[in-house]
This record gives sequence, structure tokens and C-alpha cells, in this order.
Amino acid sequence: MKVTFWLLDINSETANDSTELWLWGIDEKGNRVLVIDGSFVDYFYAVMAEGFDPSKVAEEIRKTHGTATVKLEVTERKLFGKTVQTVKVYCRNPAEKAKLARTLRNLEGIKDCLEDDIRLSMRYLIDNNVVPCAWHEVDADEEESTQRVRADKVYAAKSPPKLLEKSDVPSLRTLSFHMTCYSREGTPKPDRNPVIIISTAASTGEEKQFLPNTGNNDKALIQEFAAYVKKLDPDIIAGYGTNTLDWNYLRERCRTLGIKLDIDRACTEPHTSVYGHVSLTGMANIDIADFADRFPEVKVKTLWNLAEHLGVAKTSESTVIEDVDFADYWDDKQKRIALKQFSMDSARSVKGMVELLLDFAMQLSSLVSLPLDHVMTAAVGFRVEWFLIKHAQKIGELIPRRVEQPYRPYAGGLVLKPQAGLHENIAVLDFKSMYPNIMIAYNLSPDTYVSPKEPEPASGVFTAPEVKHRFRKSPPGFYKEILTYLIGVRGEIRDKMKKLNPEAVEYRVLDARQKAVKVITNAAYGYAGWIGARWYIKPVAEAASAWGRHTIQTAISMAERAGLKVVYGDTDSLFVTYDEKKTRELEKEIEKELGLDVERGEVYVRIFFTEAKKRYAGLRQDGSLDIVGLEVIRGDWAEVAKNVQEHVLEIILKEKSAEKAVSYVQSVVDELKQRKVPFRDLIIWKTLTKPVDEYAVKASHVEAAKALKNKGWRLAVGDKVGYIISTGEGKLYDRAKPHVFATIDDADVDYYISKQVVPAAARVLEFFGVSEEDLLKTATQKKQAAKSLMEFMK
DNA sequence: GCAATCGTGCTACCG
DNA sequence: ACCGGTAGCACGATTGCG
Repeated sequence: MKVTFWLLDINSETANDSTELWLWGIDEKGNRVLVIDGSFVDYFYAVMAEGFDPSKVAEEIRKTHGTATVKLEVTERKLFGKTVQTVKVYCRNPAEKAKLARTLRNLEGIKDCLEDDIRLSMRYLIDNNVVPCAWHEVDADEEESTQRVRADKVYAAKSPPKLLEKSDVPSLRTLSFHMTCYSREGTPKPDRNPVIIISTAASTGEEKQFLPNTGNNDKALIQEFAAYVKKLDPDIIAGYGTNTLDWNYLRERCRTLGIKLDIDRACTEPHTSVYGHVSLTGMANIDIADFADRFPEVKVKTLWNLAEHLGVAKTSESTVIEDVDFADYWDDKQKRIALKQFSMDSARSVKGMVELLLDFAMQLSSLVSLPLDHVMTAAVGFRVEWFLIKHAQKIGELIPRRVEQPYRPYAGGLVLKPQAGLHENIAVLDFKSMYPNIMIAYNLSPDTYVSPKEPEPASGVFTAPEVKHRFRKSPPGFYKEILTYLIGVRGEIRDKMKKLNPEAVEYRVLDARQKAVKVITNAAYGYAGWIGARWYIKPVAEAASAWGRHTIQTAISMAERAGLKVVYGDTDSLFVTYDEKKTRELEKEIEKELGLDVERGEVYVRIFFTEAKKRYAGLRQDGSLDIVGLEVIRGDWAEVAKNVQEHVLEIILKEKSAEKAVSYVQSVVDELKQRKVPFRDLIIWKTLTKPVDEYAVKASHVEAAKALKNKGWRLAVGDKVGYIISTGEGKLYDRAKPHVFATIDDADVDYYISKQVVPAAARVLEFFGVSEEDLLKTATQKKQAAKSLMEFMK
């Protein structure tokens, strides 16, 4: 019979010489199905050394390793664009694949073995064009018993599933949860601290809260939660920070309590996958924290900061309860109510974020072919790589092994020195997707690179400026094909979207799709220059940036020839004096001359540059500010300083009144002196980028981290540490206090005035004749300062 | 002997 | 575990003055 299903998860099961691929999905009727394919045979390639006959080598392999192999095939493949002879070695046991490949590398006539590092489940997806988060049709027989697993139907596939065009998404059951643990000694430890609350919010609308029956006894709590998960049988289980914290905690806690957390669809426990995320067989475990890097404007990546940014929760001082206070809240009858509410609200926020973000994850998953639970935990480089791998398989290009490479830097984009001060009426010209389009235009690819020792191919070559790397003109390289496809597809999607109502489900799905496509397109250049890349060829990235510099240089000359003044530029953008007719002509001329599309970006009514590159603030025509690079948008400055700078910029750009800005700054300084600012506006957040004892120098955030650790708080690399500078003796790092252990009365307001607020304000105001000293002047001195300022402005 | 200067480490930004 | 270019702070060693 034919079964149509949408693929949610895949895993492989190997037992007694048989290997099965388990495809978990949902059929058109909403049944949860498991399709088992036992016919796939894992393999790798043995690449022949120069001058060896593959059939003879195959014979030798058969003789020496016949029992480990099922079948041997002589085939031709390509490696970095060059044809190679190979023997495809089918393995009896997938677990022994890498070992067999290692042995065969030493066999005479074999230069190398490749693709033994591709895991079976990925191999299956790639080879059969089976795609996660997409519909397939499979010819299969229904199995009688579904006892081993939690599924409505189990099928045995008679052949691999076929991908269908159908682009809708079935209705998925999701369960969002939030877990709270009790500890009076810092970060809770699963061997001694209980779980006190688990709140859940399901897509069905059902909400639950699991609490200890008596005291802090959490055994029944966890068992009830586990039973509920099994009963609800969600397709997606989501939380915040669950990949790094909750699942491990629950697993450890269950071990301590002697209970089994067999909640997944194969009735096994959550397991840490080789890729680092936690996997629940047959369902998708989603950690919303893994989506946080899509929102760089959220500096401190907490559940609540992200939820508020996404508009799924409104936070106020009272909503959020800090981890340090959990135990106090729990132990106080009145406050416990608030803690329970907080937990429930957290689960609801997770649910809200899932609803907003899942579309993107599913589209990215199907685009790059990584299963849904893995795609968001995978780093950008790996997402690009899996997309490349899928295409490589189609065109017969072998997947290179990841080899350790020495780091060799190369020159990147060109950044112009800005014309400092205020400018009126400035337009930005941007090259559209400059690097991808350069790679397409000059056929830059790992498989088109012509090394210096090679003769020029018949097609001729493109030679990059400055660096002189050569790339054959034809046939098209594999990056060119991929990038052309991605850019084309994104255009098609966006055209389709224009005809749809933005409220429609289809519009949302398409929007998620085009975002996923854009992410991969934009990361291709970075991938090319990444030493960890399987297809790393430094000249590819180096040539792309060299052509980029050449492109922008040429555009600058053309702009100046056209009589447009260039006030700034960075990599693929030019800031020019705006003249409707001249810029339009320039855009056309650039496109004709360079073959790259230019689009007019922002047109600023007024823009302010400091002398520094990559830092400016512009006033848009709609009255909003566009602030770039300055303290306002940095996460490592105290909020009080950022607010002041933002307000100063607004006054300068809208009213051009340095005088007004100065008195505003002075008013904030006064408030600070009286400690009349919210405490949280004094917190400085910095990331721990390595373990605390590996720092070469003493630093405030590291000292604050040490203080937290001393009180039992577990801090991981990548965590943000919030601290304030307190009054007292010594260096700044001696006076840094974790914000959770401090109050406004501890704060050294002089530090905040002289090292935060005033420098941030002066960064802007010094271009209007205002010094840091002017900003520190008292009220009586203000009038004098204002007078001389008015002279200056004239 | 001490303040000014400079190099280094570090973080977070831009495109 | 995507690239290079860049700013700017704190720290701590070095320099320069006399």
C-alpha cells in the first residue's frame, strides 16, 4: 500500500547483522507513523591511487575483507572537481564502517577512503532524497504489532520513500515546559536538589503544573510528568535551555531517585546525540535557547528577554524571579504562589516562542536536510555544509574529510574612513548579496580553482585582482550552481508572497522558507574561508574578498566621477550625498560596468559620524534613528550610559542642539549622584569566553564570576555575567560585584558618571565642542558653558 | 620616582 | 567550531623626564 507521511525524526537501529532505518512521521489522517526501511546498505568510497586498476583493487578488498563487505562497485566520482576512480565499499556493519575504511587506507592502490565519516541516518536521507520536515510517499506493508513503540501505525517500507511536492505542514502536537529546582547552595545539583515545579503548556491549550506531593519530595512529581508526556504523546517537546540543562538534570535526578524517564516514542530515555543536542527518539526536542542567536539585538539571552523581544510576554520588575531567589520564594507560603505563577508563565512564553519560531526551524531543516531537533543546535558552518553535502551527492562530488588546517589569515572587506561630523541628505548604496554574486560571477568554487602549478584550462580563467588566484570560467562550479539556485528560489518565494495575504498560513511558511534560504546564501562566503570546512580552499574566500574590494573601489571612482560625494563605505556599501537623478544613474552604471546589482538602501535626512569606522547614527525619513556600532547597541555598557547616548543622539539629529543635549546629560549625572536611577540600569553584562582560571589578566566580569562560583553558582563558557562596580578600594576588578549580590547603595556612582555616562555622551558631543569636563560641570557653571557653546555652533 | 605612553588582552560590534 | 576589519576599555609594563 501507499503511505503518505511527513518526516519528523529519523534514527537507525542495528542488531544482529540487520540494519534498519526508522522514519518517524505523521500521515495525512494525523496518525503518528513509523516507517521501517531495512534494505539500505551503508558504504564508503575507496579512492584509487594514480595508475591502479579499481577492479583489481576491488578484487583484493574482496579477498582480504570479504566478510566485512556486502558488495563492491567500481565507480567514477569527482574530488575537488577532478575525476577519480573509486571502489564503493558496502559494509555489513555500519558501526564497523570507519574502522574498515581506516584499514583499507593502508591497502596498496588505495589513496584514501572517503565518506566513512557520514553517519548512517544522514547517509540515508542524502542518498534517497528523503527530506526532514517534508512529505513523502512510500510503498509499504503495515505491520501487525506496534508494541515496541508508541505509534499509531508501523510500516515496513518496500522501497525508499519518494519526496512529494506538498509544502503544507501537518498539525503538530507540541508540549512546552519549564522546570524549577530547589537549592539553597547556588546552582541546583541533581544528586541532592529536588525539582519543585514543572509547568507545561500544550498546543492543545491544556496547561498543567506538577508539584511535590509532600515537602520537597519530587519522585512522584517527575513520574507524573513522565506519565503525562507519554499520555499526551507530543511531536515536539520544547523548553528554554533544555539541551544544556533541564534534560541532563532530569536524567541525573531520575538516576538518583531510581526511576526511569522512558518518555520517547521508542520507550527509551532522552539521550545526548553525537552532535551535542539531546534527542528523544520519534519526536523532536526543541530548545528555544538555540534560536537566540537569530536575535543579536537581545544581548542577555534569557527566556524572558527573548520572550519580551518577540512580543509573547510582557515583563515588568515583578514578573521575573531570579534563580537566586527561588528557594526563598518556595519556602514562603505567600511568595510560593508567585513562584508557581512565574513557572507557568515561563512555560507559556516558551509555547509562544515555539509558535513564532518553529516555522523557520522546519524550513531550515528541510532546506539543509538536518533533522528538526538537530538543525538549530548545529552551528552555521555545519548547516551550510550539510546543504553542500546534499548537492555534492547529486553531482557525483565526493565529500572530503575534515582535515586539520593551519590558520592563515587573509585580507577581507574594505572600510572607508568616515567624514566625521553631521551630514544632511545621505543615501546608502548597497551591493545586493555581494559575496554570493561575486562567487557566481567569477565561478569561485573549490572545484573550479586552478592552482599555480596547473596549466590554464581550455575554458580560460578568471583571475582575481591583487591576489591573482585563478578559477576556470566553465563549466560552472558547485558553489555557483548552489548560489544561483538559492538566489533564484528566494526570488520565486518572495514573488509568491507578494500575491498572498500576510496573515495567511502559507505566507508565514513561505516567509520562514525565504529566511532559511537567505541564511544559507549569506553564510556561504564565511564557510569558504572556514578552516574547519570540508571544502576549505583559502583562495576561494580570498578571491571573493579581493573582488569585493575591487568592486567597491570601482564604485567609489564612478560615484565621484558622477559628482556624488562619498562620505563613508564598508565592504559592500557606499554612503553618498543624495541626488535622486545622479544616484539612479550611478546605480545603473555600476550594474552595467560590474555586473552586480546595486540597491538603494536607507536615505538619511541627517547622519552623524565619529572619526571611527563602523560607528554612526542616522535620522531616517520616518523620524526613527538608525544607530550602528555605538555604545547604544553594545551589550557591554550599562543601560544608563546607553540611554543617555541614545537621547543625546536624538537631540543632536533632530534638533541639532548640543546645548539641550548637554543639560540633559547633566541632569542624568545629577540623578546618578543621588542614586535616583533604577539599579538594573547600572548592571554591566559581559560574556565569559573561557573558564575563569584561564584568563591572562584580571577583569571585572571574571572576578564577578569567581564570586558567583564561590557561592555555588555554576557558570559555563558563553554565559553572561552581570556585575556592578561598587564603592571601595582598589582596581575596578576588585570592586566588581555580581548584580544578584548587590543593591543600588553599593554602586560607585562616580565610576558610572566618569566612565560610563560621560564618555558615552562625549563620544557624540565632542564633535560639537563639548568636552567631558563640560559635562561634569555643576549647575551653576552650566550657563557659561551654554554660552560658549552657542558661539561654537555659529 | 612617577606620570604619561604603549602594547596586550578582551569583548562586541559591522558587513 | 562562518570570515576579516574595527573600536575602545582596563591592565600592566615600559618609557621619558631630568
